[in-house]
Amino acid sequence: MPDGYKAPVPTLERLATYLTVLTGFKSKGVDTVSSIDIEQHAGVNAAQVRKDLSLFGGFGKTGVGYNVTALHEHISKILKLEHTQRVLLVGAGNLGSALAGYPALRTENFKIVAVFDNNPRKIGAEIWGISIKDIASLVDENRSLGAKIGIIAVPASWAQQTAERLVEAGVLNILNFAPVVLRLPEGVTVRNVDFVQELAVLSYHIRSESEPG
Amino acid sequence: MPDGYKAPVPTLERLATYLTVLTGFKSKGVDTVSSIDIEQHAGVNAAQVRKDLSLFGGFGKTGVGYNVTALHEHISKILKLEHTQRVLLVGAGNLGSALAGYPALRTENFKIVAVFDNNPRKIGAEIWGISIKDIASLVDENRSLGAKIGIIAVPASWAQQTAERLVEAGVLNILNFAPVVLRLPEGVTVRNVDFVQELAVLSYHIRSESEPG
DNA sequence: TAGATTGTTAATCGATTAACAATC
DNA sequence: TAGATTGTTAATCGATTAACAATC
Repeated sequence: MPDGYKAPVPTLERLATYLTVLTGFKSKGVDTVSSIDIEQHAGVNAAQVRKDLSLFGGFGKTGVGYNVTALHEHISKILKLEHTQRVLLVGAGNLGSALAGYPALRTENFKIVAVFDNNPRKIGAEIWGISIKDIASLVDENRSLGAKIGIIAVPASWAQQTAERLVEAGVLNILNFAPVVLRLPEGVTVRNVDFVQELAVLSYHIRSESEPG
Repeated sequence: MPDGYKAPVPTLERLATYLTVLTGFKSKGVDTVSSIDIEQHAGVNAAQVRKDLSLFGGFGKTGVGYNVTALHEHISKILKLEHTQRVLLVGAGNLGSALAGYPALRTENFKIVAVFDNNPRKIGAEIWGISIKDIASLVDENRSLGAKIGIIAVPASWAQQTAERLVEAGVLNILNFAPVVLRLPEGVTVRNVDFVQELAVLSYHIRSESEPG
């Protein structure tokens, strides 16, 4: 891994999946797995698994496989998840509230450290033990919080300015739930989650009754 | 488009984005757009836009561009969204409730026609005007509803059996929010949305203070 | 007509998979 | 040792981008 090396995004997505799968193996007390075991649980071709892992170093033992605990640790480090990762959440509506209370985040070492909204009736209230703050205070608040990841769960029409404020606060990694293409400076990483898009792709695949399997 | 032709998934994902963008153009009263206009709003290379669209037919006019309304209609038809698409939602927890009330679904012609849960304290209650039904009745209920798309918003440990029940009910297109790889028969289309995975990919991209832009 | 922009072909790029020597 | 499985190279596959003739 040379200095500025960035792994392919598909590889990173799979690494995250391997991590979840390894957490499962750990809790079952399994201590060694082969790439084929991972294939079975992660739904990823065994050759692909080995290729992905070998990009970051030889974590396995020829003829034996991978040590579950060690591999879990290695991947955690690659994804910078060996320590808790602080996250800002903007938008305390239905979706934002659901995300704030999503238990899997905590399990995988993410922690939502602040929730912001611009609705005066929400500011000051609490969700899941976190008090909702005014969006206007976001930049200021993050000076002490130092979060590097932000989630946008605001209406589409507010997403762009929310993103800009996050960037201003030094949050250069953004998970965007609004169906809008954000225009942000170089060096900002954005991942979009678009429910409508997902359903649309499924809709395309609907077969009429007469179609063969 | 030959009979059993299936477009590449990346193309379908982009088509859904074009649809959203075109809805925007329509509401602004724009009536013609070029592939470069779409590039600017959808964040997709203009050549890619033309390639995607030409897979389904020549919707544009050389030297002129694409008629907004006509293109919107064409894409709607391709994605089977020209009429309302019925959707079953399983899981009436925080995430499920947020999805049930998600306004963009309605805008883009999706309608959640039933919500299921296995918690006796929830069954019979209502969310967003839809009454929550027992999961045990899913197959039976869908005989009259005839939905072809289902959303899984249950805990990971319930996801597999939920998926199997959906398939039994003839719902072969599944949007899965549980961080589990579903094992289902051939011919079932699954799309996974994994918040933790998304955040993990972002986490990888975090730069340390000293790193150059 | 001159300018603009499509649809499509060809070139490039990148990701996935298969195969196998190395080796535990 | 014999069997298993890695790490890696080479082959395949597919997706993206550039370029341009056709043409409105």
